[in-house]
Amino acid sequence: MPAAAYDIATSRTDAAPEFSPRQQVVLQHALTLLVEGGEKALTTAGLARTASCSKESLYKWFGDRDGLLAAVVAYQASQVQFPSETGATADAATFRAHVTAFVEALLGVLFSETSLALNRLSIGQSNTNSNRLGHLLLVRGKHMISARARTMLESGRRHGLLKFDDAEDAYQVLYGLAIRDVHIRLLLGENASPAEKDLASQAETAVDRFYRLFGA
Amino acid sequence: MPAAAYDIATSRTDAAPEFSPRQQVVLQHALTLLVEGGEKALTTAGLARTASCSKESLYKWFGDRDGLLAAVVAYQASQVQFPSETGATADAATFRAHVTAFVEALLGVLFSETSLALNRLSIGQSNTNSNRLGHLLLVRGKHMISARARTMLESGRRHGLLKFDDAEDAYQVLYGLAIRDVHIRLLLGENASPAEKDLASQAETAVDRFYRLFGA
DNA sequence: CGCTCACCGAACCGTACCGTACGGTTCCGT
DNA sequence: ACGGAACCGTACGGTACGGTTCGGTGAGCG
Repeated sequence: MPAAAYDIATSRTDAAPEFSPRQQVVLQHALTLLVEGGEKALTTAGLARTASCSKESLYKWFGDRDGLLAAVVAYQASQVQFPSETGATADAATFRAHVTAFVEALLGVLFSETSLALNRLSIGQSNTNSNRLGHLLLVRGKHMISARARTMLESGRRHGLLKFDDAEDAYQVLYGLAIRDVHIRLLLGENASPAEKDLASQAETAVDRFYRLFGA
Repeated sequence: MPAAAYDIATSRTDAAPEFSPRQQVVLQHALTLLVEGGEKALTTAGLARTASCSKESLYKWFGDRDGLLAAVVAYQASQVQFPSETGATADAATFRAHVTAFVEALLGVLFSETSLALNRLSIGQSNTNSNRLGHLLLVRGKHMISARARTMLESGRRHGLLKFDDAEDAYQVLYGLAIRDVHIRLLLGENASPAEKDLASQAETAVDRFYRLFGA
């Protein structure tokens, strides 16, 4: 019973390194396998072969296969970074531009192949083993983004640029206007249309509609 | 090479029976297993035991395991029915009520455990075997609903109740306003909040916002 | 030099499950 | 009553994969 198994309970979201460089290389290989062929393609033997490491090391580092999957999710979540929002509420125009940039970044993340692969993985396992992966993805991914967005929107409200009662509700509307059903369609394997690949204009129109609903 | 394997290419969407009563019972059992324990819980031996049939019959009817999964998706898709829309544009109020009812029905379907289980199944398999299930779910499920919604919205536009350029675009906004990120969160295993379970009021506010964007 | 430690590569085991085969049974048409 | 078709229950082969164990190797260090 190795103690190195990746555990949600003892992992802090602000832990910086969390994985050694060697382990990060292996996790990157795992991510590549996952993006290419889905969960079935990520076998311990296959990963050991691809990453030129031994299965023994995999089990030493991650405990078991579930620990490996959780580590992949945590690793990728730690890689995602959103632009800073310093001085974003200088005036109405820059704030709106900042909101648009946030939405575009959100679209870029959610529609990326790596994010889609990890979402597929977590969803596929969401009703098997007490739902570790889905929970991990939500806590380390969606909830972080949601919190970030709420503070941004509330900042806009404080400066009299937006008007709403519940920041969470407003964020969800912004999310819905931007994502629509594209996310689920991509998850199901459909290819994005050319218009849907133009993230900038997609974000633009979403923010435009958002302001028509929540603009002050 | 049995000829009874379920095949997408030869299946028509308007085929009424498509499965014998006995097969439908078996498929219902398969659906129950899927809802309870995910894809892992749906084994041929387990289904044969649960449904009191022989594995030989399963393979005779559905060809192989993939054919069985495809049949489950097709079966459930055929079960979903939306309310009729006869005389829905009599006046502004009834049309709006009809749109609200449509949204509520949409929420009811998408948030049901069976729909979630099938979406999880299709998504989990979306990058393995040429993506049969995801494609099937999209064609038999989402695209049908989308077409239905578009005709409804265009009917409203013809009667001067709505204003938009692209019906597909308008429908996607309506979808986004209603679903937001609840669907993906449920797929990931999070439980719906009490407010999110109140489908009627959720539909109400979504339609309200939709009218503020596209109302004539 | 010799010790330790981390690691690699490979062989191995147990298990789970798909797909098939076969004997026995029920049901239906003639 | 009879024959065949459909079906049930079960047992079995083949395979893929998770997890374990073991011998070998090279780097760092006293």
